[in-house]
Amino acid sequence: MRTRDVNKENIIQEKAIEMIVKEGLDGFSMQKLAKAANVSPATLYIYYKDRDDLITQIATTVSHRLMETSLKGMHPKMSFADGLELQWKNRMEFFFKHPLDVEFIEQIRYMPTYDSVRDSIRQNFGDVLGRFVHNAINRGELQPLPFEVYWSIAFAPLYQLIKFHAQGSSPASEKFSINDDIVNQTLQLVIKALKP
Amino acid sequence: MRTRDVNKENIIQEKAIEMIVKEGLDGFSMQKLAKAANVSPATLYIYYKDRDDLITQIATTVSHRLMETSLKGMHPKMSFADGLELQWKNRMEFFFKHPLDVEFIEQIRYMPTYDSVRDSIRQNFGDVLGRFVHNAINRGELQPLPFEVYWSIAFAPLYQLIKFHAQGSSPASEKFSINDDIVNQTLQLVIKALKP
DNA sequence: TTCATAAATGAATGAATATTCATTTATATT
DNA sequence: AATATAAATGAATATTCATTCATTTATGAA
Repeated sequence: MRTRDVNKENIIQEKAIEMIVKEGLDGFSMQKLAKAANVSPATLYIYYKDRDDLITQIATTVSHRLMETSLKGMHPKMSFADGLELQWKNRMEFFFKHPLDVEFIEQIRYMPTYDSVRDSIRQNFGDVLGRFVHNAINRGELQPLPFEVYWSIAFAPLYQLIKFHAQGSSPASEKFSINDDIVNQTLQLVIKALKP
Repeated sequence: MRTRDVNKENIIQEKAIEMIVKEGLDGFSMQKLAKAANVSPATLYIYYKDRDDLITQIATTVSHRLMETSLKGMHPKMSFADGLELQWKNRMEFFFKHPLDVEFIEQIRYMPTYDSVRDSIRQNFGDVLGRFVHNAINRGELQPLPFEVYWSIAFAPLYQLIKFHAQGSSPASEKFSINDDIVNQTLQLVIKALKP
């Protein structure tokens, strides 16, 4: 039998992300994607059940890549400050290497479509993070907090920084630059906030 | 001459927000909106130049309403803790009164479409907030921080809490409840982080 | 080389899309 | 009451959309 062209699959993913970041999910269509990827529209339906499945599958793939990078070098027994800093650093590294991927995720993160992606992340990576937090609390390095409070303080600021950066292209707004200083300064404030 | 039906304009806005929250910008169309608002599609083009203008205009209106509520009772000379708490409370009040409006804004907040809305907010409300922050720094109640760092710590956590709440309907995920306790606890951590 | 099979295609379908336009309707002014 | 004017309309247009299908193509196994 004829073999699947792996390269073709990658191009489809890449172009889809590019298009969605540039024009939004709104202006994204299967035919435009097919043209951009030099592929017949019908080919897309070999790889993906339908439009929705295409978006969900790509989002899941990218999210998993992001989470894997984010947890690189993490041990559940690390000190809280070290572990949080490592996660921030890892996420920033991913962001600088794959800015489009991150913008793509941020774009669909608040849509109904993303629900299943979130569940998949929780299933695959929830354990390590849960143990890390648990240990930090036991050692008195982290306040015991409801999950929502913890996450809102620990990661929402990082994502806000990333968004500032992504919005830097707006014409009338001043440009924001995310550099290591900005990120570190914010991280230190976050660690300070979470210390018991 | 025939007078414009103000009620009609409100219904159009309301239905548009409802539809976009429920189906996303993606599944939103002028014809569906016209039907939902009991109006001819052509009527929409009396009020709005085109689809994009409709979305931008409604987003601007809602954002301004949110900002006005958020600044209710604010004096630039307030203590930082009081001022920040007031803004959080005001925003939460708006959120509980108009949850759809907030979800609508969150939905388009990260799209290219929103750039002009952001600029309009800055033009109309940037001054009061700027003076408030300036005074707080002068009195030593707030660290002098780059704007990105300040905003990431001061407000990103609140918006994350709101998003958690909005996502509570996801079937496989646990439900999150935002109550006053959660919000207050987070706010106290934020104030602690920002204190010199 | 032959065969079986999944990959890949291009063209086609019907539904839905944004927008326009000639016409009608309501009202404020005269 | 008559008029002028902007609001409001419904039908129409051309375009774009997601998806399908009969057909062709490439390749691993025989």
